[in-house]
Amino acid sequence: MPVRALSIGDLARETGTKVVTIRYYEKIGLLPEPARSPGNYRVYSGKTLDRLHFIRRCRALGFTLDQIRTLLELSSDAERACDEVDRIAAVHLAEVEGKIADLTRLAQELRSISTSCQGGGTISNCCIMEALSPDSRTES
Amino acid sequence: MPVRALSIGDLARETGTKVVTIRYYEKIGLLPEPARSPGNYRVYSGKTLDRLHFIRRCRALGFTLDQIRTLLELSSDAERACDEVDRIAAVHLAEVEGKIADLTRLAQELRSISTSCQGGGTISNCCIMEALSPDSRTES
DNA sequence: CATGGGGTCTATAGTTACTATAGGGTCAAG
DNA sequence: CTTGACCCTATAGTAACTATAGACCCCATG
Repeated sequence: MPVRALSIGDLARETGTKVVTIRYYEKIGLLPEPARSPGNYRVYSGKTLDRLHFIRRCRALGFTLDQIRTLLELSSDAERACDEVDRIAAVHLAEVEGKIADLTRLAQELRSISTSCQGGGTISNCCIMEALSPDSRTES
Repeated sequence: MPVRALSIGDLARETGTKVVTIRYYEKIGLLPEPARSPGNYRVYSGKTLDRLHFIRRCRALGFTLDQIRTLLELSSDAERACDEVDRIAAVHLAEVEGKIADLTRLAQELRSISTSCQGGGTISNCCIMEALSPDSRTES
């Protein structure tokens, strides 16, 4: 069975990635330089499609391109222990949980600021502006 | 009472901002160009200190520099209705809540991926790698 | 055969909010 | 008079793209 020949547009459509992004991934070495058609168009195989699918899935889960690069390197060595994969996932999960905690605190504070100001005033007596101005000393 | 003369380092210390960041804020027009000392050092007043305090507090709450720019413009007009301040804060809160929801979903998925893979294996049978590969068709 | 539209090519610059670096000047203390 | 802390400008780098310009390729229709 012949290998499917895919254009960059095909890859883009099938993975929901923009064409420019695919070229960007190539430039930074996440995707291999593909073969070219007579007219100098990029021609991809199903393998590259899979690789791109993997990258996009990881991105959707919030992994950085650097983490993905490492995961891809690891994935090429089937015999290697998967400790490091575990570790990368765990570190990432911890980061995500940290961000959630930060944002939750922040939303709390924003809510308390917002609800204190119920409409209709002017800037000079706006509770939000006041809340945003950190204890400005009233003397000059 | 004479206006306090502050160096850029003073501002940095009092607001927990890096010196380079203060210069950056000046370059993009968030802070005014200050007076200069005979030796060409920046000399600030307490007013600029307050302004920087405001900026940093907003940044800590996750407002973008563009939002902060708008808030600062609004704040100079004491008579203006504070509707737009309300709106900016509300939009920002909604964004933060959206991010929390996204990250929460993401953490959920990462946790379910991680716990499925309990140590010891190799890449070839690593559940995490499997979970990250989006339904790769098993035929080539 | 010409032309029009859609896809593709390269290369460069812009985005956000900074951070880092190089290479130098200023100032007060010892 | 030299040392060290502070300050100056200007440029480039960071993450992960996005946007733009100006050109080429390919296919179908008139």
